[in-house]
Amino acid sequence: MPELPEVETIRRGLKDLISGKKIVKIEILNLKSYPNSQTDTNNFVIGYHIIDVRRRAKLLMIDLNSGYSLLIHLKMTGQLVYVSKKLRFGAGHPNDSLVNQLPDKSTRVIIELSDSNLFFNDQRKFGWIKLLPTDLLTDETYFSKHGPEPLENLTLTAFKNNLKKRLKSNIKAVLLDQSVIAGIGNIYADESLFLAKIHPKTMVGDIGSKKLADLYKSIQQVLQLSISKGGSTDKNYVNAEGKKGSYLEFAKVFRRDNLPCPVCGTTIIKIRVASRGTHLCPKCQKVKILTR
DNA sequence: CACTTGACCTGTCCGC
DNA sequence: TGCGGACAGGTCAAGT
Repeated sequence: MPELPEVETIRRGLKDLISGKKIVKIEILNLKSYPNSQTDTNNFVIGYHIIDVRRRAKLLMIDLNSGYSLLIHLKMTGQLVYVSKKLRFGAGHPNDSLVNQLPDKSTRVIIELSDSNLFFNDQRKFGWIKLLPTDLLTDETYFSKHGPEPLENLTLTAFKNNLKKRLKSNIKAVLLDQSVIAGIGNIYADESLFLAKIHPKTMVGDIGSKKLADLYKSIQQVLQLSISKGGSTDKNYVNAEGKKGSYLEFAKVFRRDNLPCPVCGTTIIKIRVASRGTHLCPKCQKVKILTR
């Protein structure tokens, strides 16, 4: 899926594109993608205006002036693509990309606005759009099981304290755990661990205080760089305008197995950690040998 | 309790 | 060209 930088990129684009607009219709092409009643949709969505687009962790919130919000999780392959009703381009035109071909076979929900459509595409059907009261979407309620935002309210002390709860787990599994820190997924876990020179299988309890500080910094650096590049496109990710992100061109290890490490030239390997494909440089990221 | 595995889906790629 | 199996950016529930 889209991880934090991809969801944040979509949020920024969408906020500009759809704020103030009215939802005129919701077309549901796959029931599981939109698990809400027709009554609630009629009462709290249709005819209402979009007043904000927010993000928490990997979730997007489209707030309406009805007191309700559309809460969206893109999971692995979800996309939210804005297409104006007026602007369509002919074949061969530079903008004759994805946006011209929608809806397609992966389109699950169409949110129709007065002058445009928002296509919720999701090849694997894991993603969803839930209709919930806006005041339920707070850290005290809906997000109580999510950890802090790594780029906002996460101090180094809090970071260390959160990791202390998982001393016996390997660090990669812990970075992927949304209740520890919100928003990191497989790409940025691998990239952060490479930058901090920590082997993904290292037990949290074996990582020293200085290394933890390195990791804290690396996470923020990697996420910020990716946001500035518009996120990572592996296969499916596109931003609100249907365009791909370029971060993967800057990735140091992710999807670079069998290529040389940009720091030492050693061949990058791919292994399995926390049952996820995991990329690392075996020289830069040594496993700590435990002496007993 | 802490941690790992399987399930949810579709599509693609690789080996035979 | 076809078929089987592994794998894909996430997260739950169920299992050990």
